[in-house]
Amino acid sequence: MNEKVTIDFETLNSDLVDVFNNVMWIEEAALKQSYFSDITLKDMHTIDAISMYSEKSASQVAKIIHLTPSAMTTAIDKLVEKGYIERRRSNTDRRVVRLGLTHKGRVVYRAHQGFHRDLTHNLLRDMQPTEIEVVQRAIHNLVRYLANVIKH
Amino acid sequence: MNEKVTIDFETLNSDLVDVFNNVMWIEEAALKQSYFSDITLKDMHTIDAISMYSEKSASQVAKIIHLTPSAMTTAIDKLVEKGYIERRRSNTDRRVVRLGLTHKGRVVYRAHQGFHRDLTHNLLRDMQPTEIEVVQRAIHNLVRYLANVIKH
DNA sequence: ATGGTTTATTTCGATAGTCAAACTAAATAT
DNA sequence: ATATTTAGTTTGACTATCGAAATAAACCAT
Repeated sequence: MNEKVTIDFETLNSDLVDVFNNVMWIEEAALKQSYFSDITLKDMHTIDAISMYSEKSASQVAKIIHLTPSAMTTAIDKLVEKGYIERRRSNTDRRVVRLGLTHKGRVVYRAHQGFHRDLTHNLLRDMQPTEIEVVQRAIHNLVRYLANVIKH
Repeated sequence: MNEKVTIDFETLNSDLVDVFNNVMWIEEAALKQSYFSDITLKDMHTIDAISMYSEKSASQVAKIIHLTPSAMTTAIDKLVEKGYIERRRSNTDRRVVRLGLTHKGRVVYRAHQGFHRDLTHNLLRDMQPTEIEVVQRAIHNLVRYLANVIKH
């Protein structure tokens, strides 16, 4: 005898809306309560885009987080002043600014990664290996769909 | 013989991060290209919080979208001026402002719901009923986890 | 009923984030 | 050499947000 399977699109939809509407805010609030209360979630995303070992240029980072170059400049100024990131002029092309995380920057970066890992762990709570595979497939569907939306 | 099931936590995690980082921005960009280019995503969330049949007060809406009362007032001003929402003073308590969507407001509200429905449909692309049930469970895990984080 | 307190919203002043346009400096092409 | 392109910065205007003070209505205890 089969278990009854309830498919409730509306519930799932509203759960999903709920997650999207709340994640950002929770992330922001968590940050404010933490040891790193001097940066906003947007700052965090800048740090995240620079990431650990990359040495990306200012304009590359700007593109990733969808900021204009001018806004990027002031965002960098602020994070440099607070000691999270470093500006290094490239040796090979002295127009470009290479960005790197300071020690402090690497610490928040890892903390933030921890937050996301918690999210993933909780998404998978009480799931069997085969079920985990299903969830992975679903999320990856979403990634591809969004990637598709981006290129018109 | 079993299919090999690959469990790759890191891939799922980075997919999830990808989704969170991009959804908001895509939503914002979609709005800007649409017929309703005169409102931002935050405005959209205000409209969403007011929603169809509720008649919520200004402070209730402020709480939902995590805005201070003063910021709420100016947000409402703007949306009233643009013709998306209406201010109605309550009859039973003349201090409270009841908010409602205008016709135009209801139109964007439905369009926005459509966006979220597309997201949900794409999350579930090519899923069997039993698999859909798994995805529902996973997302609901996340909702509960986030709800839990909110209350400390 | 009246005075004091609480509640809901608004107004005001200050601050921060954003963009577009103009600008500087460096690299590349003609 | 000179012009063009590219990377980043500066500037000025605009918008969103907050906190504090103001307003106004409702509630409550006498």
